[in-house]
Amino acid sequence: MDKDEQAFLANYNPDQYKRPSVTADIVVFTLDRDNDLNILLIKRKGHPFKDCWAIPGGFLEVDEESVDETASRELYEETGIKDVYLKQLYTFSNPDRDPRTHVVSVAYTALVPKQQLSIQAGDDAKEARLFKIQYDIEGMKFISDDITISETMLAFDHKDIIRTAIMRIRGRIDYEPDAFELLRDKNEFTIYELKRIYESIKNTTLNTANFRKSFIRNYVNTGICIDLNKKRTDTGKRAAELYKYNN
Amino acid sequence: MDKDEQAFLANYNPDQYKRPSVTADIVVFTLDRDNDLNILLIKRKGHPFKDCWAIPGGFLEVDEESVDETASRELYEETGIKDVYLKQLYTFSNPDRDPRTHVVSVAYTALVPKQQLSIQAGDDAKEARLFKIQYDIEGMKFISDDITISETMLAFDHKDIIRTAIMRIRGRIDYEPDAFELLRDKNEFTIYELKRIYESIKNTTLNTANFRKSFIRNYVNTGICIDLNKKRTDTGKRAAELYKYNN
DNA sequence: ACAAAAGTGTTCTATGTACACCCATGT
DNA sequence: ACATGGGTGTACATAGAACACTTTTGT
Repeated sequence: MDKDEQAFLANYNPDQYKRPSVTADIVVFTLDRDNDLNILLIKRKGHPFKDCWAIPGGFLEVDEESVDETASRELYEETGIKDVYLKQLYTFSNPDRDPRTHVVSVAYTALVPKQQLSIQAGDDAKEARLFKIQYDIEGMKFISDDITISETMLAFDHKDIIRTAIMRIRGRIDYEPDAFELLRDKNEFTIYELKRIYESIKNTTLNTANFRKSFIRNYVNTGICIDLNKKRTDTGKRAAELYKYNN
Repeated sequence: MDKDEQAFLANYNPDQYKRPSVTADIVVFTLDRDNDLNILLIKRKGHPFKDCWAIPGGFLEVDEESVDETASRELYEETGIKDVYLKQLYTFSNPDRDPRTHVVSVAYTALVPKQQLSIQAGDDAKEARLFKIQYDIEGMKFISDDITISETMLAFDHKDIIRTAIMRIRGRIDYEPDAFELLRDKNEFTIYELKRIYESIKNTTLNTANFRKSFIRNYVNTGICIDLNKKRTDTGKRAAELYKYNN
């Protein structure tokens, strides 16, 4: 670096231009006992959209972290979830998406097995809870035992973020190994446990024989998954062969 | 909105938290006369990385525009290119990717037919120029008539952005209609013009019979492309059937 | 006559889908 | 015995890759 550039940097005043805020917002997907696709929403403790439901997220700590790091940190702070599979989804940046100021939101998708989810409301959340996702032609609805939330009730533009996330995960499931991230245990699972995950995400039922065949072809024969030559015997049904997802 | 929230917003001070700068940076791809994949680079007029080559881009105008709009605006201001197919690529946000301050960069990919490219250096660029992309195991090189740029010579983390863009366009080409955006004229093209685009992006040669078959199946039979029942006769070779990309 | 671009046909294999059927286990 | 989850085999249509061959045009 030459002297000229050093001088420039020493004199650089970042406040000469207005700057936006930047947040990471996370769409957390999991499957419930019925193997239905669920999403994690939090009830906002503070303004704006106080008491509204929203996806977890928060502000980038400038000079300290990348937005990827913001995503894992905020997810942990707001919900107690850590060590999860986070993927950048899309960046939302309409000037009026947040009433406070111009907030650029980098959205992430997280896939978490239910067992790994010990949800607890954190700093900025009154409550964190899982909702079944119901999507009909009219729009999305988010359903838990005693609350049903329509997409228009969500804070900010979070309905757009969630819709983008659902479309993305559906589009990716057939050619990316996302499904494995939703398994109870990636290192010991049966073909039918995996099949149920595909079915929930694609919202259809799949043929067992065909699913099995393509799993063997695409994952076992390629070494991506390994046959453990062990069976799951505790299910009360016929013992099922166990496989391991190999990184 | 209730009174409480109105009061909150009236008192909201966005400067209570440090904020990052946000830029849009654009990887512009086109094909040259040899049908090789080219990228547009600009020579930076100002600090930092003065006189280094970089991809075009610039700062978000806070409260005025989305980052998508920043991308089209900056592309026009720096290179004179407008009305192009811009797709959000990925958001880069390492705190130290810019020596001035924490700059979050939302990267975009643009696919532009060469004919539509009347490149001229603009405000922040000394020069704007197309480079052939050469990628071997060692890394990428960018080659024009009298300059060869190695990836390490690029400003900021632009080599990462470009590498991500190349991987993305290659991954997408087989199942997204990106290739059409590089045609001289989407409303009048021959199968072999389209084939050449696929070949450049995938960096291989394709079989004519097979390409034709899958084009007919996937695009003509589905109505995505329409057979114009007209021929291109001015090529000096056997006249070729013309097709139109339908939306 | 030949090269180059445009277009056709045939063959083999891999993949996707449908479906019929067998095995193991708890109630 | 039978329902349920786990597992196998057969059959057909479609998609992809390989390759041989014809037609049109300018030089």
